Amino acid sequence: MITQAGAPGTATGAMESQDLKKAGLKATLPRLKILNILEKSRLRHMSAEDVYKALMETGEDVGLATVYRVLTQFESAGLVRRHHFEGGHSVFELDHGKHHDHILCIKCGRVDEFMDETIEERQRVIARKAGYDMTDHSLYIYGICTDCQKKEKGRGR
Amino acid sequence: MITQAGAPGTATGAMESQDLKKAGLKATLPRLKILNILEKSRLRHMSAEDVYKALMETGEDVGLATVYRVLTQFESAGLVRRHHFEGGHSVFELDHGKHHDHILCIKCGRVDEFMDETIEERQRVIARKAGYDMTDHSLYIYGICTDCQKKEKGRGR
DNA sequence: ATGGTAATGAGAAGGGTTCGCATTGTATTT
DNA sequence: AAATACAATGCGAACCCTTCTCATTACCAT
Ligand SMILES: [Mn+2]
Ligand SMILES: [Mn+2]
Ligand SMILES: [Zn+2]
Ligand SMILES: [Zn+2]
Repeated sequence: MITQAGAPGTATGAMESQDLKKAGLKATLPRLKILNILEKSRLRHMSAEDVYKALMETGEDVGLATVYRVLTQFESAGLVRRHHFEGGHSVFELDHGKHHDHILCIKCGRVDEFMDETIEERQRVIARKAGYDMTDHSLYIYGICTDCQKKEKGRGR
Repeated sequence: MITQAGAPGTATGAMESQDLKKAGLKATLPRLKILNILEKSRLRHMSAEDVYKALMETGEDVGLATVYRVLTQFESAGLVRRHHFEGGHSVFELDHGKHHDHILCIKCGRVDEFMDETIEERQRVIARKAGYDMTDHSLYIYGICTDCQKKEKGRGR
């Protein structure tokens, strides 16, 4: 099967198309564009608004409602993970399969990732003891990153 | 100093008044009523809406905006802790000084508490390694509680 | 009891997210 | 390649929780 080379609206890569179909989703232009943003953007964790802005900047014309819908679909399909960072609004990242938790700077918003098997195991034990069938967990460590610590000292104090 | 016994608007206990002043807050009727709800309610963790409804049920007349304001003030004063349970909206509980984390049922909303020094320590280590000056952390374990597990089995499946 | 100032109540406004529906696009069948 | 059937999109309205605005009221030191 051959598609017109350079046909309008075929700007995004072709491989992603398969990813979407494998996930049981129709390979529509908005979905391809959003997937592309998530893959190419320098930010690993993006809010719907972030994705929307990135789309606008590249001249793409996708509605904000669609961004929300698609991200939720991606989540259901297991392509994306949703996090609730402080502040209430959702943040998304491509799901590469490796579970991890987050540590974030309350000054600049920087986000780092970590995985600690000791903590993971303790959580399982705690859930079992409490009689729960654990389905998920979320752990966020908040603090001030190295850079922001320096800045604080710089500004006297 | 003597106050009129049974004077209108003096229904709540008198001791709480001291707590508020110690916290640097004027002892107003709305604040006393809200503090009272938090102490007497069978729910340890309440949303602003929960508090507001409890107030209404006891015939008290406090605005929802005031509930939000007061809860935030209580938080700043260290009287109350705010949590962000799944779903985005804030939940409050009286701060009794002992730090703990939460494990909650995704079916019925039940909330249990726990504290694990191993996890606490690992977090400190992780933050240090990442170069962060840790200020806080939040850990939620999600799962299905004992009761809800039974119900699931009962309903076939 | 009086006055000065902080707190309250009611409703409007705000921010993030979801909905409703007419229009458009995709996958599939001729 | 053209037609078809139905899912997906875009837009604005609607939602929900929370905060803000501001006229009115209540606290508390005098
Ligand atoms: Mn991550
Ligand atoms: Mn608690
Ligand atoms: Zn920082
Ligand atoms: Zn339950």
